Amino acid sequence: MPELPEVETIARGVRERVRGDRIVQAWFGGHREPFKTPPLRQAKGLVGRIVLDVHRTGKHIVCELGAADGELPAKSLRLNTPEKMPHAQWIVHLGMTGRLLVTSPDAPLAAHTHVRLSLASGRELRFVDPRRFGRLEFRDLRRSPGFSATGAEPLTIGPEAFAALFHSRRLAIKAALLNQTLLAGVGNIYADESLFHAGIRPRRMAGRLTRAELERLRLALRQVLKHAIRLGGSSVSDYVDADGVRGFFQLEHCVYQRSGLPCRLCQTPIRRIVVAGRGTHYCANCQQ
DNA sequence: ACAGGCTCCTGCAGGC
DNA sequence: TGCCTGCAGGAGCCTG
Repeated sequence: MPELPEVETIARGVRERVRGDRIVQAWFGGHREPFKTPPLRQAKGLVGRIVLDVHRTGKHIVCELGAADGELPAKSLRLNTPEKMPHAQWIVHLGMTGRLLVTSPDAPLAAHTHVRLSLASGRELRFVDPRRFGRLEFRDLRRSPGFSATGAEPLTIGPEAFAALFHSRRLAIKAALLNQTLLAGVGNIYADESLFHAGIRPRRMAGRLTRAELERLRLALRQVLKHAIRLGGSSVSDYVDADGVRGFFQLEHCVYQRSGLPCRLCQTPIRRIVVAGRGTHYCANCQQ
């Protein structure tokens, strides 16, 4: 499932391939899901716009779009700047099984392809999502504010702010890590992996963790996420990057989906429990 | 404020 | 071999 490192990898790949390109045609499949904005409104909003940038916020991929043809007031044309100003955003959340691919137009169409955007370069940007847990949203920045995740960025948050997130919270630390309004981008894999590297049991009450433990967790989380980004993410289920290439971080997982296998540090069999409704993996010896 | 349950959806694994 | 069942899970919602 795509979490922060996977979404970051995809956003980088898509940016590399479509930045500066123009959307000339949009096709949306018939399903009502997985659209947050009605498909027709998205298609109408997207066509004619230039992709100025693509970046990640939490688990969301944000495409910054320039003005569409004929949308510019004559005055701003003379200033020669409006093309550089984002006028709209296309926000993609991949859910569990979503994929955003840059392909040639004649590449075989994957099952469950919900969106095809034809680009002026001849390429296509495709959104594929078998389980349809993904969400697509179009924002006209003249009418609504730009997208921002509710939670903090785990890669840049400092010690004070990180500790404050969990202060006096009476829920399992694992559940708190998954809460996107606290931290944006952490999902099941990296919650389990960072708790392992910090030596903290997933069921520990968030508000009862010591300052030292929280700092270990912050650093472990940051290290795990950065390492996973370097390796192109974790390919569990059917995750691939914008070119359809798998990541390699799944080979470095210490606990996630390793229940029954020996801990890489102490050989104790990894345990699997359920916390906040999610499969949770930990080493009973290394995590106290 | 938080837990727990349910919903969405499909692919896959296990049982028989 | 093939069918059936159950499970996985991000996020949003509802109820307790």
